[in-house]
Amino acid sequence: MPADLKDVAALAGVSTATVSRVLNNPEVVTPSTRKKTEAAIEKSGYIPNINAKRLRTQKSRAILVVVPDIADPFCATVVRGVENTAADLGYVMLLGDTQAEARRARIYASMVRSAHVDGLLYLSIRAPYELPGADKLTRTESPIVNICNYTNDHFPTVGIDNVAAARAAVEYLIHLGHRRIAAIAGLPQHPETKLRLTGFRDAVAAHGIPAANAPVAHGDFSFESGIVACDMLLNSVGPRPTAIFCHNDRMALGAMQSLWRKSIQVPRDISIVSFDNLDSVRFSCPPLTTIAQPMYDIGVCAMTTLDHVIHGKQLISVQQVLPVELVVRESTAPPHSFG
Amino acid sequence: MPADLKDVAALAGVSTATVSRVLNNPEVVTPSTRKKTEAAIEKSGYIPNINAKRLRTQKSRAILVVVPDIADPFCATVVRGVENTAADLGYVMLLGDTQAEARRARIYASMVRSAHVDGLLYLSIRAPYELPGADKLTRTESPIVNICNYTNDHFPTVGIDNVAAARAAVEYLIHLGHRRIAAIAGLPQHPETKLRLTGFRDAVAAHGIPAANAPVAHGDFSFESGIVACDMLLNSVGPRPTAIFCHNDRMALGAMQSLWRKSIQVPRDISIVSFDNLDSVRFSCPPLTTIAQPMYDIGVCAMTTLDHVIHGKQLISVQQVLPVELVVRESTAPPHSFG
DNA sequence: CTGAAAGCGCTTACAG
DNA sequence: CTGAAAGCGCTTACAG
Repeated sequence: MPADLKDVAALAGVSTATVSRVLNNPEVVTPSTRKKTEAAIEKSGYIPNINAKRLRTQKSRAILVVVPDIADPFCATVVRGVENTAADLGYVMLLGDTQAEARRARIYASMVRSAHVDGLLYLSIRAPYELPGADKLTRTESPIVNICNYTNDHFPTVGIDNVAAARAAVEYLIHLGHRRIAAIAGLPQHPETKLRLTGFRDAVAAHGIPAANAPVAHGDFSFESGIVACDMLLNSVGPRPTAIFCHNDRMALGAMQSLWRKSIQVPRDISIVSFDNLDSVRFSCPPLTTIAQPMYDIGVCAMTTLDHVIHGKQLISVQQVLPVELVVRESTAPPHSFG
Repeated sequence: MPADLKDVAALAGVSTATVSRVLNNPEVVTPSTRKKTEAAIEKSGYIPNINAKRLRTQKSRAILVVVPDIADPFCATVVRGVENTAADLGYVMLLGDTQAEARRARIYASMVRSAHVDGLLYLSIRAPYELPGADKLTRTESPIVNICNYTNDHFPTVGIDNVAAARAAVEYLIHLGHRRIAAIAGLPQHPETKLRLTGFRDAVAAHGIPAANAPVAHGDFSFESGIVACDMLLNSVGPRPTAIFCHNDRMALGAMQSLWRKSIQVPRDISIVSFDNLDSVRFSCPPLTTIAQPMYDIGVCAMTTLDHVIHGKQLISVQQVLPVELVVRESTAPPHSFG
């Protein structure tokens, strides 16, 4: 049976109120009282009962982060940023993995209303775009921060500028000399797909490349779908593209494997530029050129924002846009006929 | 202000005790009372205050999993298994990422003693091998389950048989005809390294391969160290090995990139067999042959075991060994001179 | 089957 | 600066 406040108080010869003050507001108690109380705390091996504390203060000092799949490296890195920041801010982090099931997401959403957690971070990437039950949560009552997908203005969001990022990736290809650039896009209905496709088309149009020379194949963000989409692009009529812009790294890796099986060399025959900059992308042969999303920073920023919301601070902006970076590695080169 | 038990009781015209029973033990209350109480619960939008409940019952229904790095795919997949199982068993999962810092691990370890959580899962892979402060925790008092590293018999462990797994990987190479087999091992002091090296040497010795034909280079489990170790092996005197056994996938990927830069073909010139079966290993060119660790199942099993421990059930065995599988892909073939 | 009451372990006005 | 006391919102013997 661990010692409680009363035990410590008895041991120190003070009241429980004093012990509590020594623990939480040491500056208000006389040094001498403080000293003997601290000794008693130490001696008894006292550990506060967190549940009593929370019940009393009505604060949980816990936050919940809901992700579609913790085994996804993107999610995992964001979560790492959240966790590290949460720990620094004195929060404990609960993790809810929905496996993209709305039922599960709903369960987690309800936790924010049961004094279970002080706030919620919702990572909607490649998953249901809206937090189920969000309609029951009001922005002022429920501290919630959205990660990645800006869906409405109920809650603050932290993410990137997908249009500009995609445009930058494609413009890099164009500056290299490519004039036949295909895209392997994500699921058509997905917000990120639409945005990245807009950036792709903007860049292509701005440089006078006809739409016929900028074909698009859709995948579902998976490795396998990258293989299929790449094959499709290769088999279509007309001249082969000299470069492919992929909406995420997994599909890019799929495309590269497809090319490798056909002995089409990257970047000599086809250049590839991708999106995300997962850790594993340095490991491919050749290493991938890709748009680096600041995954860790997104987690940090989301947690910091949530802390602000929890404390009722005024937010400077509801949408926070973090910078991306084009990381040039070895999957891109000028087109062969030019090289 | 959300409704509390008292509000519901007033609304239903019953006592708070009855509302509590309807919530937790519906079968003990008369159907008619139950019905009107349920209506009141529904109408008021009542949500139980979890902290009060926990304080009262002295149970948190929460478990904590401590990992060295959530962004590591191995960790992330184990955590996914834990999370899914925890949710099914009615637990909420807290996640502690120690970033391999003992200080942080200590903080998390203390949580198990503060009624914060009902139990703790400690994943020690590639990190400090002992839970700091474990000496203060007794097996009977603190529900703790160790994942992967069997370090002592204070706490139950779930993991794999590293010796047998390594032996199987190397024997596969031998059966393919290889007689010069190198190893890229992990950090020398690491328990897993020692075990996998034992398996390697067992297999090699059992088939009469002289130690000189089975050189070992150590890395630190990272991609970069795999490159370095591979270069070292390639530069040593004597005939080049025809196959390499890597202690984990990341180092194998590093070795493969090193080979690719030198235009040494896998598996034609050198076969590679690895360990872990991370998701990304299907994406390499060629896809890697590797020992598949049941990462997800390890998480499931650990959580199930922890639940047993929490409920004071007798464990059948303190060490649970889960089966591994050799997944043959395209990085292995008979040695060239034989093929 | 149901209710009145105690109590889980804290924190924090309120007095002094 | 310190203590006595109330109360956070539940659950659960104990009576009836």
